[in-house]
Amino acid sequence: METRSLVFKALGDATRRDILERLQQGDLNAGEIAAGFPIGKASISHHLNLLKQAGLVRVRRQGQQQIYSLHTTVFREAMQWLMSVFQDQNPNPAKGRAKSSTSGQPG
Amino acid sequence: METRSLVFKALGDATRRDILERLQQGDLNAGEIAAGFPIGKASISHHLNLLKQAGLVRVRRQGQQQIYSLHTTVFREAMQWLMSVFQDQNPNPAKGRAKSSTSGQPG
DNA sequence: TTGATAATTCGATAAACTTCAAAATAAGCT
DNA sequence: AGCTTATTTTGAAGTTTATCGAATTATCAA
Repeated sequence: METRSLVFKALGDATRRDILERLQQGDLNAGEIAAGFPIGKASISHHLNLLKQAGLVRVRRQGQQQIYSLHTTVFREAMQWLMSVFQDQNPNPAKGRAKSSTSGQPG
Repeated sequence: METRSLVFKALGDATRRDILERLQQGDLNAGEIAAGFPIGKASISHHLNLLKQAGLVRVRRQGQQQIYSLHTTVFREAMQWLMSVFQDQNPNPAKGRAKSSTSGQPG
């Protein structure tokens, strides 16, 4: 699947977002991450794999442990897409008009 | 489900992202949206419903037509969460360090 | 009311997702 | 080699998702 779908899908799960938030505080190994959740290690490993596939985290081995850290490249790409789609959109637009309005803002 | 999960899940599908991109060009009714995709109207209606539930689009009726437009409120919220998680993350970090270092940044 | 058009909802199906327990892999220790 | 710890992979169950065609709802025009 395309990276962009993988990224947003990964972000669509509360457990995975929690994992990212914890990694924001500092790198953690798989066991430390799993310890913070009520679900099993196997499930966490699965979530970590999805985050990795999406490019949102990186892993490096340190002895017996896999150390996870945030990675920002695809995140930036996703942000840019969001900006491009929602740019120039007025959060409180005039109602009752359809199609593109030719009248601009009062200036 | 929480809004944030709904938003990212909604964005995790390529068809729905395409719909948002088209709406960026200007408001469209359901038929116009469906006409641009190889899948059926029922499926598009389903996708539009998810986008609506997520708060990414709004609908208004105009005669027999339902007119969809982008809505930015939850989008901004999602952006802020992304920023908060990925802030201060170096896209090209030093390697080989684990755990949270007790030594802070110089300053 | 009847007929036409626009869009959604319903019922079904196949694929994908989340989770678990158990088995397998990897690294370190003796 | 054997034993322990850390993590992933596998196989299965239950849930959610994407899609379709058919039926339904809503609006407009006579």
